[in-house]
Amino acid sequence: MGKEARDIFREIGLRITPQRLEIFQILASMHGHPAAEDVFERIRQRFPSISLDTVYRTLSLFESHGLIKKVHHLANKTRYDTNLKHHHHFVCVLCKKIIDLEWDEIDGVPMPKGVETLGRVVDRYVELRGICRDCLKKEER
Amino acid sequence: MGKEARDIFREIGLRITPQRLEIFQILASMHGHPAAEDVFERIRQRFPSISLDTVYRTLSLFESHGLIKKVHHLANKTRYDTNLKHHHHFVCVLCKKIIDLEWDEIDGVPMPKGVETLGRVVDRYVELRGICRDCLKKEER
DNA sequence: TGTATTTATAAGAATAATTCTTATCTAATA
DNA sequence: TATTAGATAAGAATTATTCTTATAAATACA
Repeated sequence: MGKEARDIFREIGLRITPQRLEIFQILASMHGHPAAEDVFERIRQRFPSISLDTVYRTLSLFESHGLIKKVHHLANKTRYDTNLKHHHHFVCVLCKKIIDLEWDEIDGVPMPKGVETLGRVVDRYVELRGICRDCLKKEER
Repeated sequence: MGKEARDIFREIGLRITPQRLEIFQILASMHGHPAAEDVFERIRQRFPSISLDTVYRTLSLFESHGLIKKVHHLANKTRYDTNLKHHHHFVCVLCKKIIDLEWDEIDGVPMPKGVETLGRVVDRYVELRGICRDCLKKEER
């Protein structure tokens, strides 16, 4: 376990620090899509003097090396939609532009089996993520 | 136009103020899923002394009456995922719990026609939104 | 139509999430 | 083991959002 994390870090070329090893372990043991604060609460039990900033930095580091992923994509600010009809979105991962999308075919797909054991579904939302036309143009240089 | 907003406000029982009318107009004219700050930049051209707080309050008010919708759902903090396989999510709109979901049928649906005019799609993500088992239980009272 | 009551607004303080700055410390490695 | 590049802790700074309070404006209604 500790061994495994060490090897992963070494392969990627990351320095092996006790903080990083512990955060890695915590992430592996913690199901449920934690926020930085959740990880911080857990790790300070062992490293009482660790700073929240180290947790943030480490999570960013792990993310930039593909060890974890953010659940969202969009910058952390609320965006509003004036289109009240049911619809989906194309989101540009670079400029965060959001474009409305209608997609009947996907709305027609039956619910996955067993979903009722999770809870009551109220809405289905689909996001196509990619690079928008404008950003593609900018990348051509 | 101005007439329309007035009637909508009156029906809902909202006080009619110049700030609210203007924000409503701006939202109607502004495509592209603005953030509060974007609306603020626009409205202060006409109401230079308006406060950002008024914009936030008005957007919340409109949202609570179903005149606009937030593009996201989740509280505004970053959540991390340790599951690196392609998957989707069930998200509880009350407690913000996130549950992983595999859904091959939905992954098989062909892209909507004309999507290439929007940009290059890199990923497809589906979110089922609803009320989780735990929250359903809590609501039974 | 003027006046009382209720509610909204502006201004700026407060809060929450996240990032930055800097001085100190530590892991890699020569 | 000493050097050095990079990591950490502490706390300040930033950004998005909400709260507090005194003033002002909308609505109800006399």
